[in-house]
Amino acid sequence: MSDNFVRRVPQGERGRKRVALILEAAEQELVESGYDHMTTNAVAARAGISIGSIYQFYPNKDALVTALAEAYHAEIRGLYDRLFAEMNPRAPLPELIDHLVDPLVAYNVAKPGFESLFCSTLSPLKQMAAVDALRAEIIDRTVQVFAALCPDMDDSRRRSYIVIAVHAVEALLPLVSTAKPEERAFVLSEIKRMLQVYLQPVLSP
Amino acid sequence: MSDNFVRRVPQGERGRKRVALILEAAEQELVESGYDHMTTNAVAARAGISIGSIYQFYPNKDALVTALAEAYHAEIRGLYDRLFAEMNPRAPLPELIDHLVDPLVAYNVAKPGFESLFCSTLSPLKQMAAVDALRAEIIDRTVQVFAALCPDMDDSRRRSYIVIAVHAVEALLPLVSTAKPEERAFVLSEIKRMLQVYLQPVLSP
Amino acid sequence: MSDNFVRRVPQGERGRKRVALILEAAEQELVESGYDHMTTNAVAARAGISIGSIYQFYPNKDALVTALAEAYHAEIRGLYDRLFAEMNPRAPLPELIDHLVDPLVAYNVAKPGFESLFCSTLSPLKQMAAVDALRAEIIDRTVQVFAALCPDMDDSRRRSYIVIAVHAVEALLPLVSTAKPEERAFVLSEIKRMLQVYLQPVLSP
Amino acid sequence: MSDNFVRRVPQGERGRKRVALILEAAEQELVESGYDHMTTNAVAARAGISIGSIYQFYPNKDALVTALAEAYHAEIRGLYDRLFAEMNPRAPLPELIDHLVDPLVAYNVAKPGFESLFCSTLSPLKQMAAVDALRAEIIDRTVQVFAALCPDMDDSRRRSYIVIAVHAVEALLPLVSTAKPEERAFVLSEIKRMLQVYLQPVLSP
DNA sequence: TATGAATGAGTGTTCATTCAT
DNA sequence: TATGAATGAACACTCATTCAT
Repeated sequence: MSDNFVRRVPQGERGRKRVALILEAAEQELVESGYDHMTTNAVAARAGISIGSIYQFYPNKDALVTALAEAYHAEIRGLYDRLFAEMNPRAPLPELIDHLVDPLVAYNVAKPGFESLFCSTLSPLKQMAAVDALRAEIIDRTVQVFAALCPDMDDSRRRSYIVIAVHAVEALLPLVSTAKPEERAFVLSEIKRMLQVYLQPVLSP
Repeated sequence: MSDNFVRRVPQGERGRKRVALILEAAEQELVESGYDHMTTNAVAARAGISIGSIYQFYPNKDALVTALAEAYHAEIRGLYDRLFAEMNPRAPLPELIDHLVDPLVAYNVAKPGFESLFCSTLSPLKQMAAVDALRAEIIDRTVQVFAALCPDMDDSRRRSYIVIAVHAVEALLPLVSTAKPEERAFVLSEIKRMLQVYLQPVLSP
Repeated sequence: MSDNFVRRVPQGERGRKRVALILEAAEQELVESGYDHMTTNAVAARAGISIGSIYQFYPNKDALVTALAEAYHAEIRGLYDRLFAEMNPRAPLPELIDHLVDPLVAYNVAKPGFESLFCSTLSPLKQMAAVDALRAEIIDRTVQVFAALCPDMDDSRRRSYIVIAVHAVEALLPLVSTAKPEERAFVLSEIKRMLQVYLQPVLSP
Repeated sequence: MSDNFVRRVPQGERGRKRVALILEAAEQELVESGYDHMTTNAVAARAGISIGSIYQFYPNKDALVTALAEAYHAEIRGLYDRLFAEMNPRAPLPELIDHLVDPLVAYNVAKPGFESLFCSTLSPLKQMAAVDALRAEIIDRTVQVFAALCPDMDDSRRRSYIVIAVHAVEALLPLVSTAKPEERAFVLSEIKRMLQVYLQPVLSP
């Protein structure tokens, strides 16, 4: 994955802290300004470090945001790994959806940068491989879940349903995160219901 | 709507032509480059006019894109006006959805700038009032349709369902426009099915 | 030659003046700082214009300096054209050398930027095509002169002598321009004498 | 010579090795990139030491390159010392020139950094005292040789001839080092012939 | 003493916007 | 009114140099 996009993999405690600092600042700037309006100088200022330090770790702005995307990707992967360990693929659909959607929504609420990166079909991010990879991961994992559930279905057809479902979720995540706290549960349950009634007839036998 | 964001409402034939020329060029640039990467100079060049002329009609880049959004808004409004005239609100849900979604999808395919503007939760467009207004129009009109269908339901509850449905559609429009021609019909029918099964239980009594 | 290195060929009087202003400022900066230390901002400041204006005419620093080199090249070409019209190739060698060297030395004294660009085997200028072309022009023209003088000699051999002679002159031009006024004539005559005694035995039959 | 430009004269074996390592790396970087494009970090990397260590020995980039120039200077001095011991100043001019030029050419071919430093009238090197001193040494020594040969001549006049001759050689050294191997001998012999015919009439009685 | 992470002034360049013509 | 040359703040990025460890 990353590798040649990272200038130096920090070994020391100090370095790791710095990278975390940078990524955190980048995340906040990304949320506030978006990719194009986020400046590397602002990231540095926010992180309380010098601009040069950013370029010690990332060769350019793109690599910095890519690193952020990959960090999310890694965490999402972890999320799914845990999911797969615990989940019973023979569980009823609503339960499956709970298991798939809840962690994603929780992660999205916790990490607003994730939304800024992921929930967009537009702008330069559209061309960012790391964002595509992230979306692909989510789709692939979900496909796997449903592959266990209805093994008879045509692969590409199953994938089509999931692609549509994932895009819908992608668009609805911001609705959850921007909803007033008292409405959040309702919005979330509605998203799940939408998925459930959409997938029910085609996926279960 | 427009108001103080337009420097001068062109009265003459000539002026109206120029504005159309500018908006057309802006649309194309928006599609090719996105809001941030589209330059006002490129718009002028594409329109075959001078950069100064753009600023004769629009005080800044934002106002130019806002005007584009408002042009879409006006056309969408026309779309719905015609819809309301022809539509039978007592028709079965799938038919209603056809009537609501088909023109929107057709419009989106015909005007790629619409998608660039509308189908994005992100970046400066996020804060653009005109885009919000456009979305609000779509939501309001749809709410009206369903208000006729199930007048007993709580207003805000009905609106919640529609908001969710519209956001889902918003996210899925790009899937239609980027789909291979032979898949387009399938994607479209799936979107409609999703809406149908999502709205059926809550809207019809 | 130039063409795609020039962003816009100024048509108006005003534009031509501006380009001249820029090139003049660039020349002075080049003399004072050398290519690498000359900054485009300093050129703009010296020209009394904004940095943006430079980029209206030249797409980058390199193109600006290239334009300077090409301006010198064009003038040098003019120098040689006049030379060829007036010169008698059957004249004795010392006279030929006078005709060849005097204008070059005069030009170099008048345009210190020429020296900064031309009299260097080093640094990024080494790779600048325009400087190579300039040197090649001087060599080619000189070769032509001597081709008339001793037509029997092997072409490549004649060229070898001229290449050596031109490089020597190139190195000695700065000696002339930095010499104290009262020594200048002496240095110049010595350079010519060196050329004369070097070329005499090989070129004249 | 060195003096306040050197931060610390390394006493120990270890220190002397480090300095040699640094200078060697600096030389290679100088050849590959030129003074302006050579970075101190690249020198450190090439030397396999830390950037800090360079600044332990040299206060800045300039001092580092100056040290290199002085190293060349010292070796050139050694060259001339040996020369003087062996040379017969009453030898015929061509032989004298052989004795003077051959070692210089050999040295230049062996140490490409020498050329990068010495054979340039330009850029920051122009102002580098150490390069001037190096050139002065070569001129002084050559003057001494010819002082023995024609003791009657006016000192300053003799020096003038030598200055011109040395500058010519300076410019022609790169021609030797870049020449194709099969042409190298020819170029070298031509340089010597130029010197010979130039100096013959003025220096020998 | 050696290290190399950290610094930040300075570079080339872009582009929204202005205004003289 | 239309033009497009002119502006200059702002940006991504570099690299000589410092200094805490």
